[in-house]
Amino acid sequence: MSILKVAIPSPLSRTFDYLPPVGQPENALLPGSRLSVPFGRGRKVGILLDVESYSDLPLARLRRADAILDPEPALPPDLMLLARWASRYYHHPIGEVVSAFLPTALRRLHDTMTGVRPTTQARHYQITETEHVVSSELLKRAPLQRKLFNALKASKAGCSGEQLAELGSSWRTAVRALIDRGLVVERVASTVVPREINAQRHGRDSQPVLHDEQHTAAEAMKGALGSFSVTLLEGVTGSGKTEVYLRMVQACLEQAQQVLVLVPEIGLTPQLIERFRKRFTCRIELLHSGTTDRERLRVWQEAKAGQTHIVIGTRSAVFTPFKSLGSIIVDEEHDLSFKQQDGFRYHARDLAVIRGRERQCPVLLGSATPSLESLANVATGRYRHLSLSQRAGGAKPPQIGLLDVRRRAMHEGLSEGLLELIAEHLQQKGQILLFLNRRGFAPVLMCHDCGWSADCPRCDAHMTLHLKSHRLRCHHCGSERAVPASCPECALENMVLVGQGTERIEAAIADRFPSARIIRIDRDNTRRKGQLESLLAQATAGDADILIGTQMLAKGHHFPRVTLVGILDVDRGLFSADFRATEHIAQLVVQVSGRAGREGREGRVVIQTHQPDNPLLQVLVQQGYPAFARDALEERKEAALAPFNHLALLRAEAADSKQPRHYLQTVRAMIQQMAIEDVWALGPAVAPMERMAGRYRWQLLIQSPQRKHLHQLLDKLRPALETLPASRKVRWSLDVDPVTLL
DNA sequence: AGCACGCCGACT
DNA sequence: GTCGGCGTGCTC
Repeated sequence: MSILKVAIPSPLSRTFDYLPPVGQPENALLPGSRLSVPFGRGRKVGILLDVESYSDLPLARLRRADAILDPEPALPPDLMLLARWASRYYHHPIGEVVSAFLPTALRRLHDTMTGVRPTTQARHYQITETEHVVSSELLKRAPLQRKLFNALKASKAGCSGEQLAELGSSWRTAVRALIDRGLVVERVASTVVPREINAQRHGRDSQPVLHDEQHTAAEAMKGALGSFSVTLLEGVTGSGKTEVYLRMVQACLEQAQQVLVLVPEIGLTPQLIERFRKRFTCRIELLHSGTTDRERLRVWQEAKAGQTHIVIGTRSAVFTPFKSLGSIIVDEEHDLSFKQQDGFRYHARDLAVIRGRERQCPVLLGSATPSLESLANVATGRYRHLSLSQRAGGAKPPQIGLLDVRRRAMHEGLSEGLLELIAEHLQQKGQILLFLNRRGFAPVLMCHDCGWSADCPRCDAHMTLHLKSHRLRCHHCGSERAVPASCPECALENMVLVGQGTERIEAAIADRFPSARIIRIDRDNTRRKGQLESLLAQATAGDADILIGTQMLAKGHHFPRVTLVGILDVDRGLFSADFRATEHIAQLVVQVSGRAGREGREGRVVIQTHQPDNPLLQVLVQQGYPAFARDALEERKEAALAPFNHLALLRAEAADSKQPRHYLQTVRAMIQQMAIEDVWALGPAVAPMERMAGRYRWQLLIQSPQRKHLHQLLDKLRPALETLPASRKVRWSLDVDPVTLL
């Protein structure tokens, strides 16, 4: 007797048992296959985990799966292993994990994609073997469904959409109804034709001569092919990390193996993609937030069939199936966007490492400012370390300095000293980049008479004034409202604007330097597709003297003419409650600094601060990132923080202000009762912004110096939370290795 | 999570 | 007299 263990997308950690579909040969039941299964009153797509011979339930209670949906398993064995690992490690329900592994098009029972051209994605319909005996009585009141059903029953191999279309123009609706009843399954006809990896791989681009360090690194990575290893490539901005990637990729392609490249945000690294496209003529596919479901499915299928050789993608691209994966590159490995911040909270960099181990292929982590986690792994010998310390082409590193702004006159957040430097560099025809991590015009609108301020009705936050739209907007929940003409409290018309945003800096700079050409780049003016690209093109082409932007501007772009970089609000990061804040500030400072002084010109970086004596800032500025990281790691060790302590964060939120705290106190008591050695629960603590989007938020930090012990606890805690009645009253989530405690 | 069933308040 | 609130239970 075969019992199918099936993962169903639902927040339940358990799996569900089914009887095999009728008429399936035993050997067709392969783990990783998608199944259509009855679930509750509906039907769902499940993934077959295992076939076993027992069930905890009486056989009479088991239902029968409708059909296997694909000719071969959607998730190959290596991804099934990765899914199981991730489910255990992140303590997240296996059903939701495998669902995250599938492209959205394959999570649905019938494809609702509109305008699918039959030439590329022909659909095929077949009766489910279970239901051959269905009486036509059942379909008495649906003549078209009956007609289609009988036609499908008559043909053993099923029918194509075109064939069904001849039976009635509204066949799509009818067939969808049949699918929902579990009488019919839809398959995407396999269009994949195996093709050898293209031998022609040299593009138009000539290969530059490598400097010594690059040569050493490239040779090391070529030698690493064929077995598992993790290498951290620490290279200062402009030192030519990409060229090392390209050499490894080439060697990998020469062995007829595929390559996965993970990047933080594809829109932000067009230059990396351009380098790949110029160098290789083989198939390169991109996966990012803008990729349509249909496109995603195509890339997924082609990578799985070995037709695509290089996949460059954001976070979720780590789940792409490959026929013969030969190496994985994670660019800007320290970037926070690799961590999923809701639902299944995985870290793509860490999953890439696990995947490399399973596939026995090398994983290359690249960054100018490696995460402290990766540096700690280097220190323990788990990761290999390669460094590129010189800038390619002999460009000089920028000169970085702190500008003490205490007791200095400030003009809209710009110190006189910085303004003078700007004037100087403008005169010398240099390009200037000003960096401020806050968009909008001013973050606070306040009444000068009574002190009333424009606050978000749903969050504990001020609303930011946006001049262009002339609206107040909350950056946390997105609420908007009109700007009041007079104070809602005292009715006087004496409103003042407090604080700076990119819009306001832009206005102030335009006022001070009327002839300068200014480009502002932030989320507000790059929302539409292509806007960012066109602004960046203008900036690189030199159609601008001053660039003003948020951290969007810090990543991966090359502005050859920039000679001065001003960092305006570093202080805000120094006061953050998050222990990782200084690490992030340092990474940002180094990255922004990397924009200055490439191509032979010496650059200057100026950091405005009220805390010129801050020891970490001092070390960063005087000795650079590696020294900063060494000190920061030492501090973390002494304070018993990550990566020396392993963390999990239990968050809870509810519309009722008291619930989350009470709930977490209950959980804390449960944890103490479980009495696992070396595991501590800290809190519950109120979230730094208690109320967000109308919900009150609290959190409980669980930590242990031993990863194993933390997992022992979570293994017990997760099922307990799922059955705890109080869990229903709050929205809770468990975050293993949280990347921010905010 | 969805989605049922089930028992108490304001309305056609 | 009903429509509908969300409390509790279940999904193989």
